[in-house]
Order: sequence, then structure tokens, then C-alpha cells
Amino acid sequence: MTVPLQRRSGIALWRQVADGIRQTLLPHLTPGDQLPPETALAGRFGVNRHTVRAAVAALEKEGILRAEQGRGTFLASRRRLRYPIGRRTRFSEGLGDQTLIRRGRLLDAGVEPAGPDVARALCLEAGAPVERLETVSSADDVAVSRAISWFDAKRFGGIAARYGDTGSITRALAAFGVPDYTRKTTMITAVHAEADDLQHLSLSPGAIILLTRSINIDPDAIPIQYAETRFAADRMEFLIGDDAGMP
Amino acid sequence: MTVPLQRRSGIALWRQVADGIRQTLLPHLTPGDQLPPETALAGRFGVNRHTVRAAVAALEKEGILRAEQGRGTFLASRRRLRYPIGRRTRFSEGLGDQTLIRRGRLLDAGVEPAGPDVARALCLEAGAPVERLETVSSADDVAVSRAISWFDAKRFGGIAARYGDTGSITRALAAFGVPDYTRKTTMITAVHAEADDLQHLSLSPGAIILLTRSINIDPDAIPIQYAETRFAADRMEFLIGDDAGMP
DNA sequence: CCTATTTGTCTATTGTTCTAGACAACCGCA
DNA sequence: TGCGGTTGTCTAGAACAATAGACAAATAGG
Repeated sequence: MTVPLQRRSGIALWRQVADGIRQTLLPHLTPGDQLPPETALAGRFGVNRHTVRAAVAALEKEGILRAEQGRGTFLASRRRLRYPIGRRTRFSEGLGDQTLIRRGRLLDAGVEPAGPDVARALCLEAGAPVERLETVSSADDVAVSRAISWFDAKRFGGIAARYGDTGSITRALAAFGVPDYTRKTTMITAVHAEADDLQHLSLSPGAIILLTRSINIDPDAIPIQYAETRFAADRMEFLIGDDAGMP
Repeated sequence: MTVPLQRRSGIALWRQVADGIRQTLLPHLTPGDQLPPETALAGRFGVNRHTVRAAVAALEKEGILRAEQGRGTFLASRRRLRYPIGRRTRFSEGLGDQTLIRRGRLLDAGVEPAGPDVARALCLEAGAPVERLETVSSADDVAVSRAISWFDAKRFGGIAARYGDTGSITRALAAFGVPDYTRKTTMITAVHAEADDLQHLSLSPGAIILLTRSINIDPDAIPIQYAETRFAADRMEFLIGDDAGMP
């Protein structure tokens, strides 16, 4: 029993076991590898086999494990994607050769008056019309983040349609005569997943969301986009600086 | 009922209520303000008053709330600290005027052979001797992060003692003739708190840890410090870039 | 074909969490 | 002093989580 679990802590044992498997077992495996049998895991974590089964079922629903009757349980998952954050932060380009397919899907869009946060970020009057885009980004057909972006409706009216066509903020902005843009600010924090996160990112309750709030500016240093993006923390890590020498 | 809670999710309701209070109620209050009475909170979250009481008790144990019989429940706490990450990232200086007292405490130290990750980060041979420092950093007497740092033992032998004297990495390095250093790399991800985190950072189970792995280099671009730092996510947020216009 | 191993399903029991209600203790105020 | 509003404590039962054991179903290997 390497990991002492906390009972009557408000976190169900099966959830602690699931997190334990994620953090202590999976890093030593490569996709396709077999996990120890349920009885062995039960012994290692000091719980009943049924509790382990509940944990495995949760990880299976997240697409991390794959249990096959008679054969065993196997790691089905990729590692965390490494997402560089810097002056030229772009989802499609940032992931480099880590994935084959990157795609953004438009969930919802609309024009609304800017709230105080959005107005301040975009240097607009409070209540000025802004266009809101709700999107989900996927890598290799696995959803990794969802974002709400706001653009000045006066300058970028109809950007939602452009995004729907191209699936890329970069290309949608290009259609509005913004050939290049840079990242002015990124704030990062972490929260627990909400109900919407569970749905759109296929997470199970208690999962962690890395939450970023960011401002992009055009070459004239005019703010053009304010975004709040929610990343599935077990599929993504952020890189600031260069990763030479990083594990 | 503004917040729909997730039942049979492996996360106890009282814990979800506690997180809900932290995230949706506290940001609108300033220290000393009174919270709605327990019956009102129970109505808003759609749970029994006793469940709310369990949540408040947990937040009270973390020092965030203060309940007084006959009077009410009050906010006792500060907001998230904003921690800038850039080329000149330093704990003591970074928090600026957000706090009065910043202090680092040495938990443990020792010399050990470098593991593969540490060796790569510090550009040493695997197994070369490195000095390991385990520290806890506090702001205004509240622990906000704990770190494990590694230094080349050949160049920085005895740095643990220097840190113990000064409580500051910057001053400890200065004693070894490193007047200045810069941040080469920062990686950020998020995990659930482990047992040690709960103890040293006074968290309750299920809390979120913002985990950074960073490399500092001296003016000659030689790596001098590799550190893995665990921040209490509800007390800290990271800033990359500048925060003009940020809420 | 047989056996050992592994996951899948079922029942029963125990312990923890959540709900429900009632009442005590305390505070501030008229 | 009395009253309304608040937190603190207790009891009992319902809902859920965890344990224990038994056995079925699928797989791999001899």
C-alpha cells in the first residue's frame, strides 16, 4: 500500500483511487501497456476490488483506460499535450507535431453589450457591443479546451461566421485584415470542472480545469480579443519559456 | 438555486458547496463582510442546512470564514495573490504590495545524486551530486506554496544553510556570487493535493495544486536551479505578460 | 479441451453522507 | 426584559459509498 487514502474526507475512495492511478501508475506506462489486475490494485491502495472497479470505470469514461474482459485493463491514452504560451500563442500552431488533427468547433455565438471585464480588456466603453464566440478545441478528436472569446463588434462584426468556416481564430482574423497578432497578457489559475465542462470536455466530476484569461493585440497594440479558456488539466500543460532540458 | 450540484459524483455535497462558496460568493465580498445565513445558503445550493454547515466548517478550518454564534458568518480572508511569471520571477519581490510579510521556511535539505530529470535540467551528468532544498513559502503568515529545489552541489554546496539564514533564494544565491539570475523555463500544470500538501499548506482534501517546474539560469546562461513548486490554487494565480486591463 | 487468469455481475451487509425536524445558546436591538 | 434572527447540537431515517463473497463470462496458453 504505497498511497494512504483519506477516508470520510468528502472525496469518495473510488475517486481518490482514480486520481492515484492517474498520477502514480500512468506516468510509468506507455499507451497500450497493461495495468496490474484489479485485485492487485485493490491491495496496493488498500481498498476493496469493487472500489477499484468504480475508479477504473471513471477513467474508462474519460477515455484514459480500456478494460477488456478476460484480458486485462490497458492504457489507452496519450500524454499531456505541451502548450507553449508566449507572445505568439496560437492553439493550432502551438501543439506542433504533438498531434495530427487540430480543430475548433463553434458552440454558440452572439452579439451582446460588453460587461465590465470584457470592456476593460478590450479598451471599450462598458456596454459597447461585442461579439461572443463559444468554442471547443480538439486535438486528435479529443476535446482539450473550451473558450469564450469576445471581439469588438464594430470592427469584427460577423467573425463567428468566419470562425465557423475556418475553425481557426487566426484565419478568421486574417479575413478581417489582421495578418498578425500577439499575446499581451495571460492569466492562469485552476478550478474544479463545472457541469458544462464535464459535458463538453468529457470529464468526470472533480476533474481539474486550467483556466486562462488572455488578451491578444494587433500590430498597433490595439486589443482585439479577450478570451477565457478552460483546459482539461489532465490533457494539457503550459510551457512558458523554452522546454530544452524539461522532462 | 444558482448552482446545480452533482450528486453521486464521488465528491461529497458539502465539499461542492464549500467550493461554490469560495468561487461564487467570496469574490463579491471584502474581508469582514457577512455571508448570507445558513438557511439562505442551503436554499441557494439546494441542499440541507446541515450540509451547508459542513461546508462552512471546512472553510473555517482553512481560515477563510469565521462563524460566530448568534451573529453570523463572516469573511476572514484575502483574495488570490497575483504572482507574475517572467524572466525575473522571484517569490519575495513578485508579490509586490499585495502582502506585508513574505517568508520562506526550510523543511528539509540534503545532498543526493541527481535523478534524470534534475540532471537534464541542470545540465549535469546523471548521478552527479546535487543539493536538495524543501521549502514552504508564506505570505502574511499563510502558507501559499511549497517547493523542492535542486542546485549543483559542486558550485552551491551548503546553500541550504544560507537559505535557512535568509529565507530567500535570491539572497542565498547572492552569497555564492550570483548577483542576478533569470527564469529560463516555467511549466505549469494542475493536480489534486496530496497528503503532504494538505499538511504543509493547510488545505482540505480535494484542493487543487498549481504545479510549476522551473529552471533559473545565471547571467552566463548556466542553469543554477531546478525547482518543482506546488501552489495552493485558491490562494494564487499566475500572471504572464502585464495585467493592465485584467479584472 | 482444459486450466489459470482476468474482467463482469449479482447479493448482502456495514459505514458514511445527506436530509428532516426540533430545540438550545447566543447576539443585537427595541 | 423580550423578541427576531443567527449559529450550535441532538436525534432519526433515507440515500449513497464501501466491503465481502460468490460465481459467470471471456481470454490466453499449454
